[in-house]
Amino acid sequence: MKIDPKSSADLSAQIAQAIKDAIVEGRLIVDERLPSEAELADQFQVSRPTVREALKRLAAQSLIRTQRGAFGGAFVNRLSFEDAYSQQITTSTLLLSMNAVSFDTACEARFALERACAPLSAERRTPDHLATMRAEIVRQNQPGLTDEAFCASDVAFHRALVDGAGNPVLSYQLAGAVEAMQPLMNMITFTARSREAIVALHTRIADAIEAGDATAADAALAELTAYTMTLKDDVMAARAARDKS
Amino acid sequence: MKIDPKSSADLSAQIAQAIKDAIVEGRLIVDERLPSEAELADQFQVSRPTVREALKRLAAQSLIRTQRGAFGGAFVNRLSFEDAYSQQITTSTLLLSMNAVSFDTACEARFALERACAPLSAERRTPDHLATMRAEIVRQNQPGLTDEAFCASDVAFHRALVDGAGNPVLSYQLAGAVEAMQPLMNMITFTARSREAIVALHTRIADAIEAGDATAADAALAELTAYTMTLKDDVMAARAARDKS
DNA sequence: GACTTTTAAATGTCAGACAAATAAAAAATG
DNA sequence: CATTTTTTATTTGTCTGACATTTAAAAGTC
Repeated sequence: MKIDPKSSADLSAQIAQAIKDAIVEGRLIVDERLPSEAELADQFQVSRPTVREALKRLAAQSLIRTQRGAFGGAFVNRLSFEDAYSQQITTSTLLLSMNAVSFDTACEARFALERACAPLSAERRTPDHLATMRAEIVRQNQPGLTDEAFCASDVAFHRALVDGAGNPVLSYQLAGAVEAMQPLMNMITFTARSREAIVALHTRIADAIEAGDATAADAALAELTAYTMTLKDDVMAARAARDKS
Repeated sequence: MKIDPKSSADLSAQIAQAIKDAIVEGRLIVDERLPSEAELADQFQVSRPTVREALKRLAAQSLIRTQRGAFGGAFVNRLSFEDAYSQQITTSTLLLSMNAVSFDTACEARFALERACAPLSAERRTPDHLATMRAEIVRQNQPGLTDEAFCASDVAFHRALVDGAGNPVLSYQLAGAVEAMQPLMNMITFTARSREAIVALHTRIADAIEAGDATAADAALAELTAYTMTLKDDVMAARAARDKS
C-alpha cells in the first residue's frame, strides 16, 4: 500500500483510498486487523492525526470498525445488509431532495422496481410477510392516523412486499427507493376517500400475494401507481389554484 | 446543533451525526458554508482535530466539500448522481463479496430490476442509447476479447439499456446491481459458443428496444437470465468434477 | 484603469502529550 | 492448585500549540 507523494490531494484522502482499494480488491480481508495508527503513520510517512482522518473516512463508510485498548485497533468490517440499507436510504433521500427529482420520476422508479419484486414475492412470501402486510392495512384503516403515520405504514407495507421476494439484494436495492419516497409522499394530503382507495388497492395486492397470483399483484400495483400520480396531480392543481387567487 | 455529553460514542462520530442530521433535515442547505473548524470546535467544546475527524467522515460520504484559503471552509455538497453511483457500486460490490451472496441471488436481483426498466427503455431510449448497445454488441463479437473485457462490455450494454429508460433514479439504483455483478460474472469462462448465444440475445434485446417492443425485450431478457444461470451451473459442475478427480 | 503585492483567514499537516479502555500477564489469595 | 485481583503494556481517543499552504480580497503601484 503506497501513496503518490506528488499528488495534490489531501494525504488523508489518499491514504483512505489506498486502504479502501486494498479492501475492495481483497488484499485485506474481513476481520483482519490493520496496523496500529502509529505504524500506519510510519508506513505512509505522515503524522498520526492524518492517519486518523483517513481511518475516520473509512469508518464513515462502515469499511472498518475500531476498538480501543490493548490488542484493539482498526479491523476490516463485514459490510452487513443493515449497514448498507441505512447508507442506501440516506443517499437516496439526499439524492432526491437535493437534485429536484420530480415526483413522477421518483414514483415511476419506485413502482417499476417494486413490480419487479411482486412476482417473486407472490411465489415465496412467508406467512410472516403476509401478516405484516395485513397488519399495516389494519393500521391504515384507523381513522385518527396522521398523514405522516399513514405514509410510514405505507412504507412498511411495501417493504414487507419487497422482503417477501426473499432476495436480500433486492430488498437492499429497494429499501432506498421506497424509503426515499416518503418525504415526497408526505407532500400529499390523504383525504378519507383517497385513503380508502389506497387501502383497497393494498388489500388487492395482499390478496394476490397470498393467492400466489403474480398477474393480479402486478395489475393492482399498476393501478396504485396510476392512482398515486393522480393524487399528486390533484395536490399540484390545488396549490396552483390557491397561489393564483 | 448539539451533542450529548453523556454519550459514550466518539465525539467525532457524534458531531458528524449532528451535522449530517442538519443536512438531511434541511436545516443546512446546499452550498451553505459551515462554521470554520475553529468555530465548530468552540461550539461543540472540543478540539480542532476532533472536529476535523468529524468533517472527514462527512466528506467521505460526499455530504460536504472543503476549500482551502480565505473564505474557504466546508460547504454542504450537492450530492450528484455521479457521486451516488460510485458509492452505490462500491457498497454493492462489497456487500456481495463479503456476505457470500450466491450467484443465483445476485443474478435474480439484477435481471428482475433490469426487466423493470426494459419497457420504459423500449418506449424512451434515444438513438444514442441504441448506438451504444449496438457498439457493445460489435465489440462482443471480436474474437480476441478476454473474458474480463467481454464482461465489461456486457456491463456497458446493460447500462445503456437501463439508461435508456431515461429515469436517473432507476439508473442510479441499477448501477449498483449491474456493476456489482461483474466480479461474479468474471468467474464464468465464456466459450466461443456461449458468447455467440449471449450476443444473439443481446441483439434480440437491442432489436426489441429499437422497435419499441416491450414484450419481446422482456422475453429476451428472461431467456438471457435463464441462460446465464445455466452457464454458471456448468462452471460449477465442471469445478466439482475437477475437485473430485 | 490594469496589474502587482500584501494580507488575513481558512484548511492541511505535524509533534508531543495525556486520558481512557482493554486484554494479557503477573501477583495475590483462598 | 484454582480463582481472583492487580498490574502492565498497548492502542485508540482527545487536547494543545504550532507551522505550512492556499486563496481571495484589499491595498498599493504604475
